[in-house]
Amino acid sequence: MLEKQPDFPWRAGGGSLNNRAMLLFDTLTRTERNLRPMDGTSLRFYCCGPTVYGPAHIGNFRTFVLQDVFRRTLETGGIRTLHVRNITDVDDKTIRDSQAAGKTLTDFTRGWTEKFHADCASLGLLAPHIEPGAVEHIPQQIAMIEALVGKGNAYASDDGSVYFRISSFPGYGRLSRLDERELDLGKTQNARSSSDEYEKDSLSDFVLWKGRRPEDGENFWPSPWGEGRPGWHLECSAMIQEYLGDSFDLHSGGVDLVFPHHENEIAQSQCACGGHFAAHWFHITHLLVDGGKMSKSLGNMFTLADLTAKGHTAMETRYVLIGAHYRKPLNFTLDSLSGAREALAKLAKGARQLAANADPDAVLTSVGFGPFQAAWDSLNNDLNTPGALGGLFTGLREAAALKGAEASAALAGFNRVLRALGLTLPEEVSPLAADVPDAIRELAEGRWQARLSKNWAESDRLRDELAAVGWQVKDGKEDYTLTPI
RNA sequence: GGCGGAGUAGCCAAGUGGUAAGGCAAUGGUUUGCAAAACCGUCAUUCGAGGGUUCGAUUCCCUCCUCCGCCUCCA
Repeated sequence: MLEKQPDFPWRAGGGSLNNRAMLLFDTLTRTERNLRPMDGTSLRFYCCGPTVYGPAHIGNFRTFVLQDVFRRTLETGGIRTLHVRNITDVDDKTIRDSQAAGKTLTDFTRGWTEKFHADCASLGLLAPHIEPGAVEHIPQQIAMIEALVGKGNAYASDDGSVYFRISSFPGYGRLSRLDERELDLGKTQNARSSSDEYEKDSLSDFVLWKGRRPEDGENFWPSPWGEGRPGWHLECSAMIQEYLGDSFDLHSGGVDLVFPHHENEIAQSQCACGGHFAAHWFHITHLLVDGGKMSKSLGNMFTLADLTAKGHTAMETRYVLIGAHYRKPLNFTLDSLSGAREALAKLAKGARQLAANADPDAVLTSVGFGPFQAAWDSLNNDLNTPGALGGLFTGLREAAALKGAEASAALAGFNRVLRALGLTLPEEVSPLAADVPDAIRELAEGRWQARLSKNWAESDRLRDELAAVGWQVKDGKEDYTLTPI
């Protein structure tokens, strides 16, 4: 929490959009704290990215979407960001599944990375400024392990693996409150579970470098401890060191990463690099599906492609994902997805009405949020996205009476909040647009003519026929529109 | 078992020590040849259950019930 507010020269002239800093809950201190760039220039943050061994599911995307809203809110408020999100392209699962697919690890992970990027684009996620991959940063990882070994925080075992010695780092467990969790870390010298395939001094010590094993196939790299591959926790620490240094503003991920992943990152990075590592921890809670855990066996593990196949757009999915506060479980249902379509249409309509009342010349010069101030405040108050959505609807109701410059200012505020939420609204369906098939157009035109001549039977028949092939007709006074169902 | 989180109308979901945002669905009316769409309305005396503190609690405290996450390289 910096006392002095840095001067942000890139802010819109004439006033600050953001008259108070963004307040965000911090997992480590369990308090809401103001966010200010520690270097006074840009807010630098790291997000744990996907492991690219299959399509990401909507639970993964809840995290990425919320991180995107976080970044957009900062930027809308005039704060520059530096967003780093990694790609985990080497681990047990990527190796196992690439072999099953008969592909090289590189080819395999590249395919899933491309799929991930496509999904991100559909969901309106801003690309991170830097997106490092684990494999291309193995030298940095080896260097960090060497530093840890040199300082006595890590040790090599007989099989060529290297482990972090938890007992060497007194701060271990602060993030996840290990001391309150009855875990006897570091004193199980002989207790070694059968699944513990590598040799380590303490059951709780975690691996930094994994010695080469036959099932790794071609996937190994040389190191001072022999051939092998990096451990998962270390990948992130090394890439953070490379791009953000010893100390940076914020680290984010899903709640499941608090322990052990983020706990281990802290231990590795603070021991190897000094510095305080992340100043703020931002964790997003899991989503539930139909009130329970998402799982393949229950058939409720949805990917974006699954939802698209059911006729839902990515933007509708995004709307649902930001429909609950990030620290509460979100109960995802297909019904709520259908509701999102109506809600987005309602926002789009409100925006069109506001634009119709606005003075176009005033839009460019207006600053602030007008009737949408409450929505903006919600976003800056611990990223309350559902509160912001509610504020959009109530703001629209207030703004309906505005004309000219006032409507313009309101529209600008609306658009700022919308941009922060990362929502794009559906275009009004053009009645006889080019993408309406000729056959459909003929049916609709035939119905309209029948209707004009009061041939209700024929008109209704054609209406049913259109509905059967997926088109809904909406009649106006002098014309009609078509909407794909 | 330990730690953390959640239970708010049919569904999704904000919020507050002072009497419950918003969206979807539903429903009444206007309109319509009938629908749809559109427009104007209605829709939680109540916030898992029971105690306690308080002038007053859904909001604070205690107990209980239910659900979820982590404690195994899952966002």
